[in-house]
Amino acid sequence: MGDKKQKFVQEITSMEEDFAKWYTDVVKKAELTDYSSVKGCMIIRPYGYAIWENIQKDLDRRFKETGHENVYMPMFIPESLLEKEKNHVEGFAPEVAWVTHGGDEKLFERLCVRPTSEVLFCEHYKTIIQSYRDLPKLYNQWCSVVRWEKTTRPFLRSVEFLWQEGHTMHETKEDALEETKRMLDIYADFCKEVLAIPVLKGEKTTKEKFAGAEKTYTIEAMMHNGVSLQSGTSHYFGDGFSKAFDIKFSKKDNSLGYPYQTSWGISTRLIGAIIMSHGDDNGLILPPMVAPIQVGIVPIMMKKDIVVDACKDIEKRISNICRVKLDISDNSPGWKFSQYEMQGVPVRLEIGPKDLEKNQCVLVRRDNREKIFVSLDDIESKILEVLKDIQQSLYNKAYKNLEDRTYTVDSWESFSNIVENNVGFIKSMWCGDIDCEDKVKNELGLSSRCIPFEQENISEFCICCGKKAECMVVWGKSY
RNA sequence: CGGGGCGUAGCUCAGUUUGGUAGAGUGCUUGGUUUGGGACCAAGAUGCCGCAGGUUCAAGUCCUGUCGCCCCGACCA
Repeated sequence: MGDKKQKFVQEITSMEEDFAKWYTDVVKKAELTDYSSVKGCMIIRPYGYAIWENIQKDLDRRFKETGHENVYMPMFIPESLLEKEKNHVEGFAPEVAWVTHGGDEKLFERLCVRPTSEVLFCEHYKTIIQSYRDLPKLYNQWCSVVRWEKTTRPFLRSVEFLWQEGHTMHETKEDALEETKRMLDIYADFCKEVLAIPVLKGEKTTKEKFAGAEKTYTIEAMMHNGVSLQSGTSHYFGDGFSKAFDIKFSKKDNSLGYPYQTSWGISTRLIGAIIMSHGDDNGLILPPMVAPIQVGIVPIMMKKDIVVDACKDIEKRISNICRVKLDISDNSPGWKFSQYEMQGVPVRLEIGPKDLEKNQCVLVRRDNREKIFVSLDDIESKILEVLKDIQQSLYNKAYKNLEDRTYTVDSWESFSNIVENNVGFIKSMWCGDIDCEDKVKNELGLSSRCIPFEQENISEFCICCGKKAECMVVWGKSY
């Protein structure tokens, strides 16, 4: 290579130039998804699905550790059932898909493809909850749901998407509220520990809350470009659905009561969050905890048996401690470097004849491209150490981005100045009035992300109308 | 659902202004040489020019419609 310039991955639009294009380029080049013949529906390819499986595995464990059981509900909801709770149906009706025919026959009642399953769970809970002894009911299901979105993007918004929805019923309001927060905490911990994504926890405003819910709690993550992404929600329903569905149970004192309900969910959107939190201009960067391949081994001079044998030996040794892939395909080493880089494989091992002479290999980190020589004797411990370090530094970097892009404003003027030049989380005081929320949306193009649990007293007055403030709210540009 | 852009080989695209035999790069197949940042040589295969109408002797190219994708808004996990 006479060229001094190293040729890294090409064909990915730089983030700086066009973040949206960068995102779709990465999704495509990393082989996470493909488009299908159905508008707005994506094919999740093996590498993308493997990330989802890792997310599922870890979260499912956390759900089970907190007493939840998995179930499966039908994917169809009769129209009459969907209509039982007024606010709920109003929220979802515009974006549901309808089944009108079975074979050639027109259905007596049309069925909607579930956009979410509250009503299905309620219908079932009505038959299985009679006594306080039947509570709590802590159910979860992994499934896909359909929402007829007008514009779609892989992982961030598709017509059909994979998710998990927890639906629980409790004896008291306090129990249900506790559950709602418990699950939000589980989501936040999961994002931090596994996805290396820091999140802001808070409550949605009335305008932004889930259709039919009394309270919606949310975790908001910040993407590399400062845009915020609602990454998980946990809803408290009170007894609204219970009453609408006439779910009653006998209390200890023999009086009748309505159980209190929650639901909570995360989706494949989290994969979008990973991409936009950690990725760079060379593609995906995966936190080791969710990476389908944690270590990729690239042999140099594959014709030499000694190299391939040594690689196989190392693959076998480290397969006990990490997810490893030895690539003995015909592609050139440079090609493999680029490929693994685009796909965000956290650690790459290069092993060639020169290394073997010295009983070493080259270990390359994806996150900072640092190359280190590692003795083959220490390979296991070094890999574990580096994987752990990458996980931590990705979190640190994302946390720094969140901090750097968080602003505090105490006047409309400073608010619009910040918005003009920056994208991020903007904290301000707010009176709680939806008119002010609308004004921020219309004039500055920002929506309220949440009312953070951790409140600060920036000033006494609403940023918008100047009346007495009720709380601190965080504004942002959303995906 | 509004505004803008784009549909031609697996992929990225030229060709459309001015209608006249379907192109390039890359990838793919075979053989050989290679291998420490997307290697090289040689020989191959690959197209209902998104789809449907229309104009014309003749349409990738002109006209009408339609579907899809991308971007920006409005709406949502």
